[in-house]
Amino acid sequence: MSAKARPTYSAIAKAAGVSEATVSRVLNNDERVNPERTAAVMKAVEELGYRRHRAATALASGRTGLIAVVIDDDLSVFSDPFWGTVTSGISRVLMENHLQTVLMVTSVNSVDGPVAHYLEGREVDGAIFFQLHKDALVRKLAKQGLPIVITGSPHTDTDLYFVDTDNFGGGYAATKHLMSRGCKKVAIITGDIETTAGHQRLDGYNQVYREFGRVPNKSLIRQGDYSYESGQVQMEHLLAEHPDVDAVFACNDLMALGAIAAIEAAGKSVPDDVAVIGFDDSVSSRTSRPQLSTIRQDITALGEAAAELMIAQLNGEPVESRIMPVELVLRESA
Amino acid sequence: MSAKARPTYSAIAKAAGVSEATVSRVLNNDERVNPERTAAVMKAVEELGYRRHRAATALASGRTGLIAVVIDDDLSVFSDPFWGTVTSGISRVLMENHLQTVLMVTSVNSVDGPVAHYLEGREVDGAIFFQLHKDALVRKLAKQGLPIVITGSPHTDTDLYFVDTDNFGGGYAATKHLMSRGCKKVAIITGDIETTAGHQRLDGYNQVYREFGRVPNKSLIRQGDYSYESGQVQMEHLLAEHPDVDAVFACNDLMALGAIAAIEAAGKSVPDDVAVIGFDDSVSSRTSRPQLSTIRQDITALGEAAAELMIAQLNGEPVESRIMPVELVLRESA
DNA sequence: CTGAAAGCGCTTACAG
DNA sequence: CTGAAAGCGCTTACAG
Repeated sequence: MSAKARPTYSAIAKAAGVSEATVSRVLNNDERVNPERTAAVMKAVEELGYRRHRAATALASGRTGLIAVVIDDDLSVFSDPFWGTVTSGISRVLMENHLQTVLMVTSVNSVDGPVAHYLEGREVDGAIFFQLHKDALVRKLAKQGLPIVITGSPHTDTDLYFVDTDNFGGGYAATKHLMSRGCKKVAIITGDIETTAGHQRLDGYNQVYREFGRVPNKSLIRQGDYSYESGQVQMEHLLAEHPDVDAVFACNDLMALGAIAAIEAAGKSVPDDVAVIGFDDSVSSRTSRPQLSTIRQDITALGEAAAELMIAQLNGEPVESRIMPVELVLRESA
Repeated sequence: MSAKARPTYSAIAKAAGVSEATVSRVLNNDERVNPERTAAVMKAVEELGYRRHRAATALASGRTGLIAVVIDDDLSVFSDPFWGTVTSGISRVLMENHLQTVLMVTSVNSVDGPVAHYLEGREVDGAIFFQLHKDALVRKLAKQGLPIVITGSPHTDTDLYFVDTDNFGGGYAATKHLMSRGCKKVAIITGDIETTAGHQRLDGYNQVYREFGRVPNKSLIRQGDYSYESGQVQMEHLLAEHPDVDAVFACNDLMALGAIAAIEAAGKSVPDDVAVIGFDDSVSSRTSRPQLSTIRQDITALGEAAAELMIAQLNGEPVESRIMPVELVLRESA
């Protein structure tokens, strides 16, 4: 009940009859310490309810125990549960490894903004970035020796470590299913094909055509921007140009829902006249009518993998970028 | 280009011709320092590209510059964009005030778990909690003097500071609209009424009945659990018991969508036979057909307010809990 | 395997 | 208004 000051090494050293250096060694798992002394220290730690003072450790050792998760303002953080899910996966794994997650939601474009300063100031032991539009800052930091992991794929060929969803595989699986169920004219509504993810989903689509010995008509490939409205608009264009289009792979669920609205507005039915597949397995895909067939990714696992890559780097272990598998979820729309 | 060691007070003191104590005073905005010396220090700071070492500051001052945002695992973090949005609002305001956000996603139930230890260890300057099921831990921490803000309402009467959505006002506005448009038999599908938010929305509903000089039939009040399925099931019950029910206020959008599915499955139409209003203004509310009328809250503003309350506490300024306004958004379903 | 000692980079009474 | 000095609580060569 009494509010005594928290114990420091000094108190433990005294209680255990050893030096502070030995206390430090025990607490940092230095193997060389005599077992009996180790036991004595552990006992004192237990009895006194000792807790490490992170700032002191950080100052003396140079390690902060903090990992930054940097999220670009531009991402649709405000309506997309994706990043929250990834972040919770990251946070969980980091915590298990006694690391804390420092969240930075800002504009990451600047190589010289507050985020850059913060990260260059070594206030964290590493940084996990989310899908980037530009990677100048990341390269700069990596060059300075800051351990980095990217969630999503880097733009250019690079030796940066990353974890990403199998976007190609998702595009492939969706398109393959549509072709296999007998659709002859399969269109695609892409997302932002400037991003790696957007591009790779399109590549998967093209690959299926290739395997069927066909080449998709260019006007079957429409570019959207991941919004409901763009799905709707692009689908209207498709129906106008190709009255016989019988399937569409929309590169996210929101566009797929927009496409369905356009198809039904045109007096056609899903999936009988036009089959539709989305991407994300969002909540809406389950609540829409017809329920949406879609590509599911394990988003939590993506975050966990990102954290694992970071921890491996910190430990100097071998690190390898990872592509996380996706799964085709068939519901009513295809 | 050369990788010189980062400058410390020592270098600045030398360059500016003052003591390290003076450097510290200038950097901490101590007003007593002679203007010329202040200028000299600022110049040296600028030229040398000085950046504060947070761990050293933390060790010497006791302030870490870190604020924890603690999110209970139990919250449906994995599908609800709500908390991500709140968090980004918090993070933005904290950053502007040179504070960093430490994210902790864990089970918060235990008064003695890792989170408790971390927060008791004073590794952060304050903690912002999200809607809690139990608040024993929070009370304990507050008693120890840790600045605390709760996002959502505390369970019991208390002097804890909090920010919350006007849940009562939202329930009131939704129900009032339904009554005013002529509906005679307005039902409600509640969320978890163990939580303050769930309870307050129901209170708003009851208040409207009261103002109309009526008392709602108890069987018009059905308890859901915020899931699509529960909305569907409870609506089926309502339609069975009350074939003439002509409106329903569902306490979130997901349940509202479930209710609409049940209404249409019963061969009735929305809003002509049964009007429906949800709560959240989620993405689904715009993409559903009919589009959902709902209660919108400014979630980002909620997060910003939470951060502001925290900052006021840290600065020793007067603090007052806040209720954030909501807005009725009318679309097609009511 | 272990301890004494210096040091990490700041802050803050204290004395002037 | 300012400086010298002690101190925050750890870690880590160094010497033994």
